[in-house]
Amino acid sequence: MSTYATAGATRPGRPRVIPRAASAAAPRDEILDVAAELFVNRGFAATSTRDIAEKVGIRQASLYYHFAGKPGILAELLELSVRPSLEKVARIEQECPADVPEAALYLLALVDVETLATVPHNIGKLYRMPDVRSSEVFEEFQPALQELTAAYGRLGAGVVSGPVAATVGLNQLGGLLVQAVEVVIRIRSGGDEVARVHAQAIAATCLRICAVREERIALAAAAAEDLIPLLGAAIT
Amino acid sequence: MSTYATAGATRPGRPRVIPRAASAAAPRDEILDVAAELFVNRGFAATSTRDIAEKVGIRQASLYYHFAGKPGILAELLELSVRPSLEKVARIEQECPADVPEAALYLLALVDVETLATVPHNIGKLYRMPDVRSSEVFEEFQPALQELTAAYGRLGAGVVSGPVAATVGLNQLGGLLVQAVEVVIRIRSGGDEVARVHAQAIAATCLRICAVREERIALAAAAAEDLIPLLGAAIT
DNA sequence: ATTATCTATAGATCTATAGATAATGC
DNA sequence: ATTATCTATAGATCTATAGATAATGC
Repeated sequence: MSTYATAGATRPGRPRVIPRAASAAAPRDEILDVAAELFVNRGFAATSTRDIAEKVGIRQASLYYHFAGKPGILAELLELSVRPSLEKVARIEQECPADVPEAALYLLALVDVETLATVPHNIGKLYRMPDVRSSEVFEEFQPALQELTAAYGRLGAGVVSGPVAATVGLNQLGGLLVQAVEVVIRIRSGGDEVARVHAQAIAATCLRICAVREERIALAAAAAEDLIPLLGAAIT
Repeated sequence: MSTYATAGATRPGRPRVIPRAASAAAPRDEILDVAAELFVNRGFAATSTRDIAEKVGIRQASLYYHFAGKPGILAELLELSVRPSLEKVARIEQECPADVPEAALYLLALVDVETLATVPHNIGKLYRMPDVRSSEVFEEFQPALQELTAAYGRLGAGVVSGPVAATVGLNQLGGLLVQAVEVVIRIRSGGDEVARVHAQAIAATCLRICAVREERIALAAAAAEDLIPLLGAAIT
């Protein structure tokens, strides 16, 4: 039994000047969480490395042991907001039954809503912030975003019907679908919990954007539900 | 006939190191325009006074002759985005025919859409930027915003019908209506011109939010059209 | 005389590195 | 020995002021 009740779990490394809480996560994750909150609520450029360190309870210089400065932290946060969805794309395409191709798009939307809904501090908002968009980090993040957009475009193209196919290009379709899914960000901004029905409504919206008929949407929804366990992700 | 073809209109004051274009607006307005563009596209905190000065074609220090630094410029831009609407509120309330109170809200929405649609570089976006929202300047700007919200709430309360009146409070109603009008900002972001029909659709939306019936909306629209000339503002 | 700029610069951040230090782990 | 922190600080901005200067206007 330690004399110091609030001392953190004992770990290697010089102790902090302000001791860690016993409950604290790994230092890297503490930093990511605090940075996410500050970037989203005060802005990326408006947040200094000192602001982040102070809120974590470490010295400004100590950040650099874990990250390559503010850009490094931003890069990781952006990654966090797409990696879980991207990682599941391949399996979704593999496992989707050939007779209900609509299920793949429906499921991708479901998974992606889940990602954006559970990511800390609604960091999807970062995409819309001009200081983030004009950063070098965001440029390096483009390929990941484009990979996700391309997946939406591909799955969308597989189910899109006549009138829409004629009007919108494949790349443009991906953009529309990504956009549709990003309403989650607004729902979270409004302070609402993102519920199951939201996710389902958004996924159905994606199919409607592709002019899929309502009976097919119902089929896709049912098929997608069956596939969820295969992804090993608990969907809310 | 001057030797220097591109020399600006001849004015008092030491000439700029980079001469002004003959067509240039007043220095104050040049600065506001450039700052608006940079604040919206790169972010407020991410834009330095040097960035602004450079783009205007003057020295960084020269900004301070016209403005109290970045905060001063931001304050002026925010003002610009509400003052024209605010100035017209009183006259709208005066001139609105007593038998069609719906026309007042319709007209306010029309006027406010016009303001946000014509303001330079879509500066309505500033409202959503976290670095702006958490600035002192934005705090000082709250009263103006609240005055506008209150006007919406007042005019809305004058026409709202049973079911809605029971559910939403007066202040909340103002917020809903302001929010509805701010879709203009998104329309402009999407690259679309804000057309007459947009303004009319938004104004009608405001009445629908108050549960005004469709026949009354048509009446209000007609009455509002008649009042436009009294405001001395050319509405697009 | 007034106006609108300029140059120069002090002082306040802010970022990022070097090197020391205090833990644990073997 | 390794890990995670610390202290100290150099160098790069960035803001904002003081004072000089080059126009116009009377």
